[in-house]
Order: sequence, then structure tokens, then C-alpha cells
Amino acid sequence: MAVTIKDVAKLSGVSISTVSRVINDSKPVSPEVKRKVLEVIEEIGYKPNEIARTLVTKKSYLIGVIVTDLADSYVADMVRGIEEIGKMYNYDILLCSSYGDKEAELKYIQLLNRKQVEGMILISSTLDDEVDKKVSEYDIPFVYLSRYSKSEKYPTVSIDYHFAAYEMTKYLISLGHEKIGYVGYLEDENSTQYEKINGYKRAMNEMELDSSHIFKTKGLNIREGYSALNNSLTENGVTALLCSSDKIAIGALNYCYDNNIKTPEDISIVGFGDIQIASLIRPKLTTVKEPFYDIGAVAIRKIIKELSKEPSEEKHIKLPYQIQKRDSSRKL
Amino acid sequence: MAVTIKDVAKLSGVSISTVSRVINDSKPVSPEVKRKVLEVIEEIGYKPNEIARTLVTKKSYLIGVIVTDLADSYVADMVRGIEEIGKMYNYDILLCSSYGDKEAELKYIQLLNRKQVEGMILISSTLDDEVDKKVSEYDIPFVYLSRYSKSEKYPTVSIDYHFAAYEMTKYLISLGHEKIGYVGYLEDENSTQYEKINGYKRAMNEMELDSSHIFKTKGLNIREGYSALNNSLTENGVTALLCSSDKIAIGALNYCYDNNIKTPEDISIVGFGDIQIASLIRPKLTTVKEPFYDIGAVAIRKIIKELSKEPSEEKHIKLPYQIQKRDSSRKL
DNA sequence: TTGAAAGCGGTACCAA
DNA sequence: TTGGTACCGCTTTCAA
Repeated sequence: MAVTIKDVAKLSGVSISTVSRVINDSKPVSPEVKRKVLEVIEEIGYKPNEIARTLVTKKSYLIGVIVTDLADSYVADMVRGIEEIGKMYNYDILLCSSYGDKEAELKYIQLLNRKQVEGMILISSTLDDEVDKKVSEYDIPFVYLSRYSKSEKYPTVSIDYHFAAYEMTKYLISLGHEKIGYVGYLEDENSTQYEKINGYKRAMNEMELDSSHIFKTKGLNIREGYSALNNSLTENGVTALLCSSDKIAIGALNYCYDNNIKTPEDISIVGFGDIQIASLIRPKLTTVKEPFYDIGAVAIRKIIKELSKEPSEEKHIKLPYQIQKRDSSRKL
Repeated sequence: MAVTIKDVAKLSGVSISTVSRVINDSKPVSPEVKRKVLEVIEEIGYKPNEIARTLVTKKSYLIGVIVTDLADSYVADMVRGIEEIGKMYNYDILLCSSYGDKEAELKYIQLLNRKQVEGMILISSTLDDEVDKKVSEYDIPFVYLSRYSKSEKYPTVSIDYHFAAYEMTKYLISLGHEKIGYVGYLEDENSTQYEKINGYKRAMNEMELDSSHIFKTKGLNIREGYSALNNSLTENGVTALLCSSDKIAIGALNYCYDNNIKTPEDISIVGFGDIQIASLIRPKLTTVKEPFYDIGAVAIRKIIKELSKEPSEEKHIKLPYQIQKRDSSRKL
């Protein structure tokens, strides 16, 4: 059995109250007593039991984080931001991976609550109705992080997808491209995918360019970016492709590589996200840099603020993005 | 204030002992009482406080995981394995990132202990002496996971790097290559890097081939793989490169790409690890697949076994690896 | 400045 | 099958 506050009290010949006071610096303790207690603590290597402490103070210093999949580098980046800022305020994170399964999300939300987390962050592509309901049952700060879905009800942290897509399209136009295609997943009406395509269309329309070269993908992965193109690409003479995500852009890049269409010589391809591989692959991908780490950081900061009853700022925070110009795009 | 076991007891007209029994199914309870209690629990949405429970049972169902950096996909993969298997046994993970800072590791080891984790997994390139010492202070199951360092003292899970390198070299030889270079970081004597280079040398010596084409890197990252090559590569007519890690291999690949040396036409390049990008870049990288997910899974399983007092198997577990033949290598 | 004692929300033993 | 109660390790009144 580990040493407890009682052992310290006994060995230093004081009450546990006094020991508690010295370890917490909560109330004045005479110097000699303090010294003695500290000495004993050092000697027997006493470490307060945080569980016991939590039980009485109600502060677990735990934040629950439910993610879809750590294998997605952007998720890992968000978690890094969450963790690092959390640590600055002595918070630890309890991690759960749902792999996109809403039952799992539901289960973890309950689990984390039983473990007395003080706040929760959910990173998930879509916000399921039941999950939404379950979250509202609990009365702890919550932030919803998603690259795809929006939520009015819960606080979110993201970038302005519409403007980002708009700006990126303008950039391609400035490079001299006129036949610019859009590649993306367009199933869910309420998703950020629509903000992106609208940004694209707006930029195209402003310049009176044809915004009808839409390549619909069947999903959000590399494979689907690859197969959305097929042979329709070369037929209509598109010279640039705005992809709704880096994965899709990489799929497109691979498609071109395999079909002897050179990037960026024959076609410019740009992505969205700036996930890790974006700058690792060759050619390096031109893309919209979403500040994943910062998104995580801001999310947990928001939670911690709420926890300390500070007036919380706006509910939906938009962070700045950047247009990362690299090698997969060039002047026509 | 959330509802407690007392509320349930009061509302169902029984003692808290009885309520405890029904929620834990620990002792027989008459059907009617049970039904009634369950009803009340459902009605007021009672959820046991795990913190209170932990305090008395000493079971926190928490495993502490200290990692270097989640941004490394192999780390994320290990954590996934840890988390997924942990969840099967109701364990949750408390995550800490050290970013390679040993002070941070030290701090987190203590922190996790105060939070009453039942076991700990450390993922770190090197096992610092002080960290080693600190770990031994605590009496909980511990596993050390590293791709670079070895530890006799603590349980580990890895692959047989010597054989893997040996086998990969043999594979390159079987492709007709004779001038095979080795690219790797060779500073730390006690590292797995030496097992790899020895595997390489053994394979080369067995075929009486020259094993002196060693390119020393100054680190383990892409950049260092890139710069280790410089112009020495083409001079000596090496036709294949065995790299000690995928990152280094990618650096090599990039070096070749930038210097107009075609892979695999002019040179075959193979890596070690099979991290995520290995199969995403073009050409897809031939590499030794280290089962990161499984390594994490086996590590936590080992901890859970120890926790349940099962006889633990061997201390240092070696998992099978695979030679992933892809596009960055070909017949000479 | 100190100690005693009442909890925090549970579990588990003992007696009924 | 049940209830009473001690206790887990700590914080925090309240009195001294």
C-alpha cells in the first residue's frame, strides 16, 4: 500500500489537517512544522492521491477527448493541441477512439462522465442526433470539432471554409487557369463541403468562368479521390483541380501519376487541410492550411475558461487559415 | 450536483448497500427490490461516480501512456492498439506527450501515478537513466516501447531488427543488386540501429559482397536522410539503398527525385517501419512492416495480464514483421 | 496556528 | 436478503 497523508502525519507528529495545509499551501503553517512535514514527505516519498482529492474537491483535472481515429494526422494534431494547452493548466486528457461508430461515441460520453471529466471534446465527422442528445444530458463544457459537419447548438472551432475555397480558387485563376474543376464529396447538405463548393462557385462566377466541372467523390479517402476522376478528366480539358481535401487531392495526384498526366506541368492540383503528407509527397501539395493544432488548443482553452467561470467568448470560433503555395500548382 | 447512490436509495426506499448490490450485481437482491431500484436509477439517470469507486476498490481502470509525439504516425498507431485493446478490458488511457523531453517524461510518470493509473506504457526513443530510476520507484506494471532503444530491465515489445534487416538485404541481393548501401543513424551503441546494420552486414558478407557503403545520417528525420546522401551517392555506383527507417528512406527518395536519379529505375530504395506515408508516396516504398498497432496491443495486454496476476509470459516479446515489396525497389 | 471531525460517493463486512 | 457502518485518502469547516 502506498504511503498516505496519515503516514506523513504520524511520522511528523502532526494532524493530517496540517499535512494537508502544507501540501496545498492553503492555510498558514508555522515554519518549523512545515519544514518537518516537508522533510517527512521527501523522506518517505509521499505523493497525494489525486483520486481522493478529486472526490472531495470535485476537480478531476481530466478532459475527455473522443476522436474518430488517431491515425488521421489531423486528428493527432488536434489532440496534440488539446493536450499541450491542457497540460499548461494541469489538465490531463482521457482519450477514446470511436472509429466513427456512433454507438461507441455514445458509450464513451457516458464513460467519461462517470470518470468525472470536467469537460469534453468530440472530434467526429458527423454529429449524430443521439450523440447530440446524450451530450446535452450532461452539464459540462463541451466543444465539437469537425472538418465536415457544422453545429449550431454546440461550440465549435474551425476555419471559414467558404472563404478559404473562394480564395484558393482565386489563386488558381490568378495563375491563368480558367477550366478549373472541383473534386469533392457532396452528399451531406449540412456539411462544410457545401461551403467549399460555394466558395469555388462564387470565385468562378465572379470571373464569369464555367463552374460546372464537378467531380463527385463517393467518400473522403484517397481511393475515392482517385476513382472520381477516371477518364473524364482529360476529355474536357480541365487544367486545374480544386480538391475538397488533401486526401482527395492525393488520390487525384496518384491518378494523374498513374495515367501519365504530369503535375503540375499538365494539371495543377490543390488540396484542403495541409495534413502531414501534403508536404511530404512529391510534388508537394499546394493546399489550404487548416490550423489543426490551434483548433485543438483553442477548443480546450475555451473549456478551461468556462470551467473557471470566465465569460466565454463567441460560440463558434473561426481561426485564420493560409494558402500554402507549393509545387502541385503552377502558372498555366 | 449530480445524483448519487443516496438519492437512489432514498427514492427506492432501500439502503445504499442494496443499491450498491444491484448496480454491481455483487450479492443476491430480491427481484422486486432490484426492479424497483433499477427503475429509479433509470428514472433519475443515476451514473455511479467512478472516482468514488476507485477510491475504495483501488481499481482506476486507467493506464497511463506517455508518448514522444502523436504526430509520428507510428506512435499514433501504437496508441490505437493500446487504446483499443484496453477498452476491451474496460481500461481507459490517460495520454501524455513528452516531445522527447526527459523532464517532461519524469513529470508525467509522477503525475500518472498520482492519478492512480494501474499500469504505464512509455513510448520513447531513448530510455533516460533518471526516467528508468523513477519508473522503478513505482510498483505498477510497466512496458517500454521503442523503435530505437533496447531495455533489458523493463518489458518490451518489438520485432527482431537484426533478422528483418538481414532478410531485407537478402531480398535486395535476390533482385540482382550487389552494390548495396546502408543509410542510417549510428550514434547510439545500444540502439536497434546497430542490430539493423549488423543484419545488413551479415547478409552482405554471406554473399561476399562489399558492405562498406555506409551513409551515416545525423538524425532520424527525412531531412537527415536527404542530406546524408549528397553527391557521394552516384560516385560509387550504388544501385540499392537499405535505409534504417522509412523517414530516412523518404529523404533518400526525395534526394533522388530532386537530383534526377530515378527510383526504382536507377536505384532501389527500401525503408524500415512501413509508416503511413510509406504506401502513399510515389513510388510506393518497399519496406519492413513493423506491426505498430500490434505492438501497442500486446503491450497493454501484457499489463492487463499482470494486473490480473496471470503468469506473465516472456519479458521481451518479439512480434513478426513483413517484407513489404512495393514500387521503390526492382530487379537490377 | 493547530486538531477533530464531517463529509465526498462509493464498497464491503458484519449482524440481523 | 437486507441495513448499518467503517473506511478509502483527502479537504475543509469549526473550535480551540
